[in-house]
Amino acid sequence: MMVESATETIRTTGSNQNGVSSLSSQSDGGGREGGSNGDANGEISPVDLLHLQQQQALQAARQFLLQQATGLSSPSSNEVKQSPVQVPVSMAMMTPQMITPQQMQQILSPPQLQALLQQQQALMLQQLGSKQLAFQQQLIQMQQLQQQHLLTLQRQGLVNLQPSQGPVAIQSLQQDLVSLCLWRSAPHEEHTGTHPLYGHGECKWPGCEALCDDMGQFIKHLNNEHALDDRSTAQCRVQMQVVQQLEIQLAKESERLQAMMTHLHMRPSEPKPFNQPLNLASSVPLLKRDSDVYPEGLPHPPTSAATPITPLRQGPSVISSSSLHSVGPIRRRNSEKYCTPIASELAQNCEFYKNADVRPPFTYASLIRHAILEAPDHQLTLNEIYNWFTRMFAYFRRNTATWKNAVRHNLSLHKCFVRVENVKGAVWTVDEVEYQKRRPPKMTGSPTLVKNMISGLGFGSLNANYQAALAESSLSLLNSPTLVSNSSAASLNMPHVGHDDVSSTVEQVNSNGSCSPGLSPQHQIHVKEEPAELEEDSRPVSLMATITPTLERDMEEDLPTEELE
DNA sequence: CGCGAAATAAACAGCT
DNA sequence: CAGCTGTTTATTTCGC
Repeated sequence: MMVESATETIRTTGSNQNGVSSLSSQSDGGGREGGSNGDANGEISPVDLLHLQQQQALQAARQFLLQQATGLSSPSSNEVKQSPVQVPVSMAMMTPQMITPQQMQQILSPPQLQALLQQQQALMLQQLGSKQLAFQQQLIQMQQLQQQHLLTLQRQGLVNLQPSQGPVAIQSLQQDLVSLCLWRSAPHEEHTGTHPLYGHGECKWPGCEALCDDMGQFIKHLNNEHALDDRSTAQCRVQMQVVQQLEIQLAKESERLQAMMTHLHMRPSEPKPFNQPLNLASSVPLLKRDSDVYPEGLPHPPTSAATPITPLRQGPSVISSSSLHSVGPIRRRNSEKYCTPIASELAQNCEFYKNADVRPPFTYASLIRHAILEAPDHQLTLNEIYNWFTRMFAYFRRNTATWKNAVRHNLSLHKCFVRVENVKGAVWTVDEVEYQKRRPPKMTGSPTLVKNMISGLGFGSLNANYQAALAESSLSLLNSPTLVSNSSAASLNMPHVGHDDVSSTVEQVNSNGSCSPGLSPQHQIHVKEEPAELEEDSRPVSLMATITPTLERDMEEDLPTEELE
């Protein structure tokens, strides 16, 4: 009941479920998950920021109007000529309608909103610093905006230049327009019978929606209702801000994509992401020119459960081939092998998996374990595990019956998952020792690899391999603001890669000590019999003890770092 | 080809 | 009674 409702919420409200503002709505079961929410930490939500910014924009616009009224009302052609178009003013006119914060949330994916949040914070700081300067620019931009609007209308032969607007340097405006058209793909609007602010019989001016039967009526309406006044300029200003933010976002994501692709090209063994069925096509024109993707390149609203979404200019930075063609019902996992550490892979591709409907190349067991260890007190209810899956992976936002069954199956089947009952119900914890026993890192277990490591690779790569295996086998708190409450829990949960010499003692302590203090008394710890479990005392796992003290020290030092990921 | 691990499906019991 | 939770069994798929 709760599960389904929570899942439904996630599915229907899509993007804003994923980690930014409305996470709280899905944190149930005693609010265990609430601790990792941004809101709880006093962070400002993107929505708040947008509100703030809009207010700021309105204020700035009013100031501008005030100044304009005292002598700047007719912009001189010089000003227009000298001012390079640095800000995409045209978008204020081209964008079909005002983007409200709510809409913004729908348009932007959670990770993008997060990025936006950061950018806005940075921007606002900048603005505070150089408000005067910025204001002057805004003033100029506003004038350009007005003039351009007029020009547009004039070209359509629909209005005449109003004398009150003063002389307009058509030529320079045209130049500006050209440059704007380079920046954005919008020149066609001029010649078509449509107007970017007019569609479906209504005015698309932000917050207007006035019905207009035809273009003529719309133009009349535009001139009457959206003339140069306080309100219109304020709205323009806000729109500019919105576009600016999107621009910054776009640039940043572009840059990231570029870096990612560059990085991937350097790995000849790995396939190029865009050769794969995965839809990264939208990122290709991005590299060429922004103008071609905008506004089509805008992130789409969250998809329904039925439609896999495309990664939003993001892709796994270390995406493996398995990740790529594991779209769909293919049920293979291979990250469990060797050197694909779930922690680092997840950390690096977290945003990707959140948005792309790609099957994560991890086993259910490793995912469950990761989810549990990510929790502040290293325990989760079943429902919370479900929520983690849906939150972290777009893939798990559909076929819920299937994977939830698999999760339950795994929880029951594997000895490493320990069900602990407390007063509030049952939670699941991870017995790290059992986990390591169940699936010993192939690196330490494989004679071939061990031999290669020792003989060939040198210490650096050995250490790298070892870290990779460690990352896989160690817990990491991905995106978790709350770190492990006690370092002892970490060390307890972190046996030295399946060292059997310590496992017994650790296990003993672990079963009692892995839960954070202050929890309600636990009972009914059911001990499972792992199928075909081997007590491999003779397994060459004591490699660690035999290599070098340095390595061991490295490992121990690395563990907490891994934790912080 | 056999084996093991994992995924998937499904039956079932207990509980709320 | 429905739905969730947890357990268990069977089957399939895949990599080695």
